[in-house]
Amino acid sequence: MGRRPCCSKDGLNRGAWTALEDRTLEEYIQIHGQGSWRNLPIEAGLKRCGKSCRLRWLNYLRPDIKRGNISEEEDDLIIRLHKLLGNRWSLIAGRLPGRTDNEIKNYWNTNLSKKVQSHSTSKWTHKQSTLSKEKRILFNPTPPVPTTEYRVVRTKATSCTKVFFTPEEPAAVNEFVKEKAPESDGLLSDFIADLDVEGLCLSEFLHSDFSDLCRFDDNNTIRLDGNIDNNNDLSPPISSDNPLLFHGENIEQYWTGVNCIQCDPTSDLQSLDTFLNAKEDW
DNA sequence: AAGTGTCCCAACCGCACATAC
DNA sequence: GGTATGTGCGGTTGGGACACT
Repeated sequence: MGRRPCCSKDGLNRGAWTALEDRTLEEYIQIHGQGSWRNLPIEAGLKRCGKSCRLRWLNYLRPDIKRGNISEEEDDLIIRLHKLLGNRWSLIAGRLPGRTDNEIKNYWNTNLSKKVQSHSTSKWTHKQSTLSKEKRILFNPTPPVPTTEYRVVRTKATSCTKVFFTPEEPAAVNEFVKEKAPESDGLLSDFIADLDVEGLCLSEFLHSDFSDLCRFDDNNTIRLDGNIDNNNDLSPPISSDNPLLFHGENIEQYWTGVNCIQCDPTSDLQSLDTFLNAKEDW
């Protein structure tokens, strides 16, 4: 049985929104609030798909949308965050108040990707050479050169939060969570969010797909023993005979230590960390 | 001025996840 | 547990605006 389309396309307006449609949607949401997007166009009297209404509201009509050109600071931040998070536009947009994921995505595709591309090759070579083998394995940014057999990177944040922790949630990790993010009350999802905001080093984990690499063994130790297939001269590879082990303090070191955030003293990650820590409302 | 090419961005599309039943 | 539904996400597209010839 196939999935029912989100709405019937028959008789619906498509393309650019008119001022009247905007006003209708705006007034409806002001009165009834957002949500129930499927029913919204019917109840509001709009000949639009619910998804279309949602998109129009989130990307254009929302009152907290910031208009105008993207500043140099924002520009710089987008580049740095993209380096950390990849194409997770909603996450990046979350760091830029008033900017939407669509706007940032467009801005990246039209401006920044070209800008970054021209600098990527030389930086990549330099950075790889300054990292230890373990860090290169763990915090391996996407290489600019495509490989023939490339690991699938899950782009959705919701997927990634499920990748790292096993359902068992070993006690060592629970303790770590409670200690590092007491306000999260030990909830892993909150902790992920906190770490993502505060430290950014977890983003390096989010950049990789650990779903089939990582597991906890009987001693609450995280084992990385999958075959990491890449072309970055990482020999010998991690294997079941030669696993990379993290236990208790090791995890903390990798997540919060200087080596994680500032793997290269001259790295721009350092300045990003400083910049982010200076913002109280992240 | 007219034709053509390029850029930019709003909107669309399909997929994945969360939740309800 | 399986299915349907609602929502959110990233990738892609279409068309208007602008630049160039």
